[in-house]
Amino acid sequence: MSSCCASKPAPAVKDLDALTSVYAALADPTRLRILSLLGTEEICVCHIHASLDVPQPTASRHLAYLRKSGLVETRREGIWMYYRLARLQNPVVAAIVQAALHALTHTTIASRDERRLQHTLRAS
Amino acid sequence: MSSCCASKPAPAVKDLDALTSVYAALADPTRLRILSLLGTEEICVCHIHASLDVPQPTASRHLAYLRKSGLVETRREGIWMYYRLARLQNPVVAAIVQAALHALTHTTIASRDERRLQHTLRAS
DNA sequence: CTGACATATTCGCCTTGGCGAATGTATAGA
DNA sequence: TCTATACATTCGCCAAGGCGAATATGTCAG
Repeated sequence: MSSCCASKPAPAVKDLDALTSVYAALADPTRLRILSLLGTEEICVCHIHASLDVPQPTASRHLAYLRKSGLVETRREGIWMYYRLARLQNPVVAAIVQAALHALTHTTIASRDERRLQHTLRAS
Repeated sequence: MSSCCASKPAPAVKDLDALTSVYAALADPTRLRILSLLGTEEICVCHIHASLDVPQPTASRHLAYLRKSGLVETRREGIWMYYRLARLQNPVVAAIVQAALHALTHTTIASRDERRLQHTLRAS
């Protein structure tokens, strides 16, 4: 894996609870699909809920959860709210998210979502 | 990360739900601590609940959860039930667990658990 | 200000799963 | 068989969190 232990002081996850919350955030299929989409690029809510084919409030709720858990960040642009993966300061947590994104590339649902997203983007 | 995509046919996680259950299994502090202990070696229940300082039924319940989720396997030896990390056939899931184990080495609680385990093992 | 569109939040309802306490089961030794 | 030890399960209680439906907020254009 990554060689983050060589000379750095202590990337330390302060708390076990910090780790636990990350995994709780990843323990939902809708959130995993969202993260998979965001792995590629910044996206606004409407494209997310269209690509996943879930109701808008559902997408919004899960995005809020991911935001509170620190895994995504937002940027407002007029009417639209853009979500992107957070740049994680902690390399240990970053590795966990990377492993998740990698795993998601092996699922058929995530591929389908990505295809629908590209279709939507081209149509706009 | 690992180069599992080069020439292999399709390590594919059949379902998004399979991934989700793995993360659900990891989304509990007690289970993370158990996995961390098991990362080193096969251990029996009594040593686990002693090292973690949790009630025996609690350890047993979480071990059952981990077992149902496929992350650990067991071996009976007389009175004792030994738990160990499962040898995961799916490299993608294995990478997820590896990332978790790596993250756990950066927590103070896991270190303390490991120290208590070694102390217990020496005392026997 | 009003309407239209994008996003967020709230409200019941329901399921999962955590915990402590008690109890059940299995194995081995006397 | 009786007992001790190791482990597993059940029960009642409670909090987190998922969902759909409805509603609120925010932003802009006219």
